[in-house]
Amino acid sequence: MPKFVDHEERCNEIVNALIKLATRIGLHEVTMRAVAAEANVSLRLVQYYFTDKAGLMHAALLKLEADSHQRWADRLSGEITSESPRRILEIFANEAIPNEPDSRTFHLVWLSYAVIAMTDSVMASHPFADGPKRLERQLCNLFMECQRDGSLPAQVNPSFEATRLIALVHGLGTSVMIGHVDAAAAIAVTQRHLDDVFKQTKM
Amino acid sequence: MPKFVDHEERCNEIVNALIKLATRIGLHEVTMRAVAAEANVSLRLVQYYFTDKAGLMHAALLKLEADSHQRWADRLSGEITSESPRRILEIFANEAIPNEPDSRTFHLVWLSYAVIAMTDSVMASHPFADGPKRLERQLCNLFMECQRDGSLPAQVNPSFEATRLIALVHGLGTSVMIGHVDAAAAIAVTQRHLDDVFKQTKM
DNA sequence: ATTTTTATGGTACAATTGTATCATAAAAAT
DNA sequence: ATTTTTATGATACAATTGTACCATAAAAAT
Repeated sequence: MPKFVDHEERCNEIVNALIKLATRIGLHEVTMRAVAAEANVSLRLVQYYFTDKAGLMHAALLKLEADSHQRWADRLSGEITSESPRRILEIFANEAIPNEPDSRTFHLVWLSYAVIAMTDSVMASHPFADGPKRLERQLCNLFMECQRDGSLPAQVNPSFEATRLIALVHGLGTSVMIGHVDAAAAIAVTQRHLDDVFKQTKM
Repeated sequence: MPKFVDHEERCNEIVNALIKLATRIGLHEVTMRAVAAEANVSLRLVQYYFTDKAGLMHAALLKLEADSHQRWADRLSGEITSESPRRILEIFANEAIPNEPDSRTFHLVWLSYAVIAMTDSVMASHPFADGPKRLERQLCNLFMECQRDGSLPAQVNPSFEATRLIALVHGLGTSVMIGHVDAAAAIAVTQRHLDDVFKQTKM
C-alpha cells in the first residue's frame, strides 16, 4: 500500500478550519471552498475526506461536542477534584458563560447547529440532545453530592436544579453573545442564582 | 397619480411569507425567489418593495419583534388586567415556552436572527437587544408590583429576577425546540421556579 | 520494475442566487 | 386624450456553490 497520511489528523485540521471559520463568519456562510482555504488544502481534499458537505458538517458537530466534553472531563479530573461539589457547580456556571474565545466559539457554533436542527429533520435526529443530557446528569450528580455533604438542603430537587441551571446559563450565554448583557453581569447572575439555590429552606 | 396599492399591506404579506418560510425551512435557506413564491408574487415585486435581501431581512426582523410586542401588549390590556402581577408573570413564562405554533415560530426565527447577529456586525448593530430589554423592564416592574402588594418578599431583587426569568425561559425554549425537554416539562420548571422566587426568605 | 492503491490537484458543470435591466399595464392628473 | 407616475412582469447576468470527473504523484507490494 502507498503513501500513508494520518487520516485522523488531517480530518481534524479540516474540521477545525470549519469551526474557526464558523466562529468568524457564521456557520450559515461556511462553504466547502472557504473551509479548504482556511485549512490550506485544496477543495478536492475536503471532498476526499468528507465526501459531502453534509458529512463535513456532521463531523464538525461531533468534534465540537467531543471537544467540549473532553475539556470538561479534563477539568473534572484535574486540580478541580479537591474542590467542593458546590464550588465545581460554580466553576461550571462560570465557564459556560461565553466570555472567552473557546466558550464563545462553542456557544456560537453549537447554537448555529441547534438552529439548523430546528428545521432540518436529518440534523435533528442526530446526537443533538446527547451533550446537554450528559451535562445535565453530571450537574444533577453534583447537586446530589451537595446534599450528601450537607451543604444543600434535602428538600431541593437535584434534577430540577440541574435543568434550571443549564437552561439559565444557556439563556444567559445567548444574551451575552448578542450583547444584551455583559459577561461579568451574567456571571454575577449565575453566582447569585447558586447562592439562592443553596440557601433554600422549607416554609 | 396612478394605480394605488396598500403598500403597508403588501409589505406585510411578503414579510409574513418570509417568516412562514423561515419557520418551515430555516432562515438560512430563505431566498428571494422562495419568498416571492410563498407570497404568490413575482420576484420583481419583492425587489420592488424591499430593494435588497438585506432590506427584506431587516424588515422581517422588525415585524417579528413588533408582532411579538403587540401580542404581549394586547394580552396585558385584555382579560389579564384583573389578574395578580404574580399570575401575569406565570402567564408570561407559560407563553414564552414554544409549545404552540406562534411561540415556536417566534423562538425559531428570533434565534436565527440572533445567530446571524453574532457574526454579522451590520445585523448586530440593529435593534436587537431592544426587544429583550423592554421585556426585562416589564418583568422587573411586575416583580416590583408583587413586592408592593406584599406577595413577594422585599429582599428579593426585581431586576435580578427579571434577568434570571428571561434567561431561564429562553434557555428552556431552546431546549424545547431541539427536543431536549418537552414543553410540558419546561412549563413545570418555570412554574416551580416562580414558586421558589416567591417563597424566598431571609436567612 | 511493474503494479496497485492511496492521496492530491485541477477543473468543469449544472444549479442557484442576488441583482440589474427592459418593458408595460394601469390609473390618476393634466 | 395625452401624459405621468406607480406597480408589476419577464428575463438576463455574473457570481457562487456543491459535486463530479480526470489526471497524477507517491509509495508500498508484487
